[in-house]
Amino acid sequence: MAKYSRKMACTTCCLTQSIFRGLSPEQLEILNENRHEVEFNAGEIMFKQGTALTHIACILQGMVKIYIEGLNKKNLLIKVARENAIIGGPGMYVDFIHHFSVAALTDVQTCFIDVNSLEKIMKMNQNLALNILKKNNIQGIQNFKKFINLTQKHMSGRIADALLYLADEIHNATSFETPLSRQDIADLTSMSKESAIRILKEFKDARIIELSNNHFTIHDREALVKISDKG
Amino acid sequence: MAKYSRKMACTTCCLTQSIFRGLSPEQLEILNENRHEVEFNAGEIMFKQGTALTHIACILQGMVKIYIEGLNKKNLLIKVARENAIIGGPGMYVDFIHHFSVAALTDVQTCFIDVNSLEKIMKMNQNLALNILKKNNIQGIQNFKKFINLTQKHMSGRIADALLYLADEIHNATSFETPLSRQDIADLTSMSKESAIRILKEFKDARIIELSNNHFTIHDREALVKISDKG
DNA sequence: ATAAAATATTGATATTAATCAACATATACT
DNA sequence: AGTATATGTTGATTAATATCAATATTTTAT
Repeated sequence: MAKYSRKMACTTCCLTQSIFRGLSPEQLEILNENRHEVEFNAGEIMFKQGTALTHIACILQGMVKIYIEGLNKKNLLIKVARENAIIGGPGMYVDFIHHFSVAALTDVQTCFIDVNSLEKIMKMNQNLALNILKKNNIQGIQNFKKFINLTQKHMSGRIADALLYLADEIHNATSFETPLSRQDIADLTSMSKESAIRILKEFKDARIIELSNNHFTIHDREALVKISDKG
Repeated sequence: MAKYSRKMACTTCCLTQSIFRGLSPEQLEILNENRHEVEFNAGEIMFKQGTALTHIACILQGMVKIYIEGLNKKNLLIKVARENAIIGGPGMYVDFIHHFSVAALTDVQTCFIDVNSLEKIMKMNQNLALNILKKNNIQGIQNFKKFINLTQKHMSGRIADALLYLADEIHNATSFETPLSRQDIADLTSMSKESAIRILKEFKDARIIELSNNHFTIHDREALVKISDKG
């Protein structure tokens, strides 16, 4: 955990384009008065599964991983999030418990908004509820895709999916440095670390990707798409 | 598909206790004017994945299965729903496409409500949006549980989960007749039909359950819970 | 009631992926 | 810089599960 600061105002924050679009200046001011910025160091836990969901977090800078702590200390990495992501979770309006953990992959700057204020604004402006509904549904669709990926594809298909996910949705580049460890990649694809490493090596040997340590370069995108599709 | 009828009114429908609680009589009347009842025969498809999401469906009578059509004709059964369930889906407010298919397991009576009317009422009464938000989040929590069940448990743990799910959440009885085929049970647990049958037989041989055709009786609930927990 | 079709069951075999163990490389700590 | 610790890599082995093939049972249609 770390220092408290107030560097910006909601009115000038680009997240205003996100679920907070459509809020009036007054509503944004309420938001502004009920938020606080927090910095986390790489590796620190932001939200711990099982604890009370009292705040949602906006990522202002840096990358985090969102993961379910499953059985026998095994994690399932649900997604990676970075700047402009807003992290709530399905505990909202249900039991107000975090149903996943969130950990900083890099140093991150965040903005915490308490759920009571959020609820207050939600009651003032129905756009907020609808925007959150939409955001949740987008996540729901992605979860369906993940269900199929994880339960119906073999390891190479799952690794191909993970590489395309990182390239297309996280880094927007075919060449990138990932803060994910090999274990994280294994947790993202629901396989053992050793198996993940082996598949990555296969892809490397087949010249589909290049990798040294944590730097990945996708050489043959089509091959990955094909491997992903065939399962 | 089947006949059109109007048997009841929203004001007297027990679903008014569900996401529609808190609606005014006027709002219920709008709902009532924009709904129609439809009967489906066992086996018929109510919603087909990929088609336009124009209506949500309420189940008035009977049982349905909700499943994702995945790769190579393999389905993943997400849940079973029966009386008083309301089926929307994550396409709502996103792309207005069905992201799963829904098929009748028995003859079913349903009530279809078009999404425009739903949206109209949502804008009149924020309770509706919040109720839907909550319902979606409950489903989200269940999906997280399913992720862990399907990706981190062995076959016997998954079958134990399925049996407990059917007994506790669908039939509310330790002895029940299921309309699910063996293939459906396999789709629910993400394994081959043959494997599902084998595990069921193991449970039967161990006197944990009794089964003849589609009639299941759970004899040793504790054993199932233990098998489910250990993964 | 009987034939045909669909669904269920069982055993043998092949495939996939996890685990275990050894070792290598990188990172953090005085 | 040098040791300790964590992370990554590789190969051998074991365990889990799918597939294939044969047969049985149930359901549906005539």
